[in-house]
Amino acid sequence: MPQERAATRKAKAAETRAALLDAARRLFGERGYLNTKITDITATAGRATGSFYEHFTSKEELLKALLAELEDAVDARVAGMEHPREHDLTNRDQLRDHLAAPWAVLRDNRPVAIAVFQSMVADDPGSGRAWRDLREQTHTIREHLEYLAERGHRLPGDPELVAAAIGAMLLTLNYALPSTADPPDNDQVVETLTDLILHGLAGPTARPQDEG
Amino acid sequence: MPQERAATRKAKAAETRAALLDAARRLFGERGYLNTKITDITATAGRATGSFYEHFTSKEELLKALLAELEDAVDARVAGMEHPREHDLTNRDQLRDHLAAPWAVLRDNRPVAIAVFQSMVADDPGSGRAWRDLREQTHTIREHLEYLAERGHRLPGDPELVAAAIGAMLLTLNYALPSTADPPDNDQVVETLTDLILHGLAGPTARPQDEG
DNA sequence: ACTTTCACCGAATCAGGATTCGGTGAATCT
DNA sequence: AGATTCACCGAATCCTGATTCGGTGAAAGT
Repeated sequence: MPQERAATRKAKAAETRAALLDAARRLFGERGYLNTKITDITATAGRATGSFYEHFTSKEELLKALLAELEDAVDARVAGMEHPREHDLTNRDQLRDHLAAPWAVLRDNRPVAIAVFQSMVADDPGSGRAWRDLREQTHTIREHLEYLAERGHRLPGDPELVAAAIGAMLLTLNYALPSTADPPDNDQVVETLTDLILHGLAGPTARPQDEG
Repeated sequence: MPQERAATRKAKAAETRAALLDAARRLFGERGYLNTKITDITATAGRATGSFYEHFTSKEELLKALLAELEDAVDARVAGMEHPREHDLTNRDQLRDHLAAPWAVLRDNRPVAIAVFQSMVADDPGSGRAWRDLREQTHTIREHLEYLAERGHRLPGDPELVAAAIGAMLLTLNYALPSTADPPDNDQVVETLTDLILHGLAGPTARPQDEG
């Protein structure tokens, strides 16, 4: 009778698959995608090398499986806050919410984010397809900025450039911040970034600088 | 008599070495460090594979040679603008100068910057020795920020975090911007970054946001 | 109970690229 | 001129990891 409690056969397989995914997540987060060998994953999961290919056709497919999780996370987080027309990034609370969402996704799925980042960087700089993805990631930001510009708000520069700069900052910062040693509090980081992006170094009360 | 015009033997060797460096610079800039094989370099330079090792002991050493150039460039550019005590990053002109220098170095030496960036990213995320370098790169920024904080200026957050964010932005932006297709004007970029970093999205005249 | 299936095993195999090696000939030295 | 050096050549080697393969035994099917 298949499925009394969960067919032992399938159950064990699923367990193994999960163990492999867990191991991959852990190792990707610690050493990155590039520095993680298949044998590291299987060893950490407590399986033999060959078992890996019982569950994934390649290392890349494993990455895709993790990536799917990430996309779900993004969808869940970002769903419903899509319409630029209804938001104002110069409003601190709204800006913070818009930063908090992607930042949380990046942090919660750090291993995948790292893996993706590494494969992006490993590709051709600039015009690789990978960077098209970044532009898509920053697409929402850019739409917001363009909307602001349309409304007459004076941006620091070309919306695409500004969006790219902000996106690059988030992405790389996530990578550069240690996961193990004193990982700074996420809320703290979001608050800092909010203020930095909103008002810059000068701070909210600043006015144009003049002599003396 | 060695050295009538430049011993032909040495001259040719130097020429080959230069050709290899040129090729490497070019290819690193186009495809990145990781995607450039030794054979690509030698082929581009019009030499045989083995010749490479007549001039460099390894691919990594070649990178170091290029890196040395980069460091010289940094020294040349940044020399003399070292003393945080005498500068004020909330002054737009000073901030712009401080951004312009490293940005110019990154752009002028894009291939090396890219190679370095790639090897940084290829290493362990977060706590790799490579990121210590980034922190050193952003060291000056951080000193400035700390000085500002000492003087009572209210920064958006922890100086190290802010410096890391800014450094990450510069580094990745350089990587993400295409070198070939419509490379945006450097001055333009610097102006934009200056305004973005100084005043953020809100712009110079902004005041704390309140309801509609 | 008997057969079939399939997750698992771990030792080979493969592939991509860096590095090495054994010439070769022109420049340099005597 | 004759001996020696050394940049250059390109095929062969080595290394590192991903991927494949031929068992093996317990679960699932009959």
